[in-house]
Amino acid sequence: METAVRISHTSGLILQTIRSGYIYGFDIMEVTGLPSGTIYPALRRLEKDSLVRGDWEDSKIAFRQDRPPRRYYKLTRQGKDALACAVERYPLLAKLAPEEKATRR
Amino acid sequence: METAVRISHTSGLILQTIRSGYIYGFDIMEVTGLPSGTIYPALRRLEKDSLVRGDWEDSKIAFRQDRPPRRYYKLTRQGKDALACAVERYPLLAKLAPEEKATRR
DNA sequence: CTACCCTATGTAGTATTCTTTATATGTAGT
DNA sequence: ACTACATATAAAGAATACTACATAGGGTAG
Repeated sequence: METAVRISHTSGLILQTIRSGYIYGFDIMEVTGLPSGTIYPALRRLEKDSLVRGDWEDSKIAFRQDRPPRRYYKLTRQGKDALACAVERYPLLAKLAPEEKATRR
Repeated sequence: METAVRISHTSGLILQTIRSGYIYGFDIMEVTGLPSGTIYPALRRLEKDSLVRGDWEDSKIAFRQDRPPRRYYKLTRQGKDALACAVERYPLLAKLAPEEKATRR
C-alpha cells in the first residue's frame, strides 16, 4: 500500500454507505442522518476526484414511479482504495461494515 | 423530550468517545483517528457550551510519569442530553462508539 | 384551487473540521 | 550535539460540513 487519496471521516462514512448499497443522495441522507447540505456537495467532490461515478437513472423509470429521477453512485477503483485507507486511519469506521441493503434485482 | 443542543456528527462522535472512557485529547485522537486540529478546538467548543467539563490533572502526577499534564473531560447533564439527541438524529452514530475503555480502579 | 406533504436534488452563507506547524518536556540513538 | 520518537496541547489558514432555504413534480386534504 498505498498512496490513495486522503479523505475526511465524513467522506469515508459516505463511501462506506454507498458500498453498503445506499447508492443515491436521498437514501444516503436517510441512513446516515446527515443533511442534504453535507451529502450533495460531498458527492460532487467525490465524483470530481473520481472516487465515485454517478449516473442519472432513466427519467421514464422515475416518472412511472411518480418521483424525481435519482442519481446513482458507485465506487470506483480509486474510491475503494481511498475507503480502505480511511478504514485504517479512522479505526471506528470499520464498525460500519453493515447491514448490506437488500438489493432488489 | 427535549430541546437539547443540536450538535454535529463529529461532535457527537467525540461525546460518545468521552462517555466510553477516553477522557483526554490525546486518547480521543488515537481511538477516533481524528487529527489534533479537530479534537482540541472541538473540546474547547464543547466546554464553552457546557456539554463537557474539563479539569487539569495534578501536574505532579504527570511529572512523575514523565509526560505533559492532561486535561480530563467528563460529560455534563446537558452533554448527555445532546448526545442522546445526536444518537437519534444520526442513526449510524451508535455503531461508531468505541469499546468502553477498561478503568483501572 | 389552495395548501400541504413526499421524494429528490441543489445552493448560499456560516460554522466546523482538516492540514500543517508549533510548543514543551522527556527518552533513545548515533 | 544532533536527530528522532513519544506524550500532550494548541493556533492559523484552507477545506469541508451544517443550517436554512429553494426548486420541482406528483399526491392528498379541505
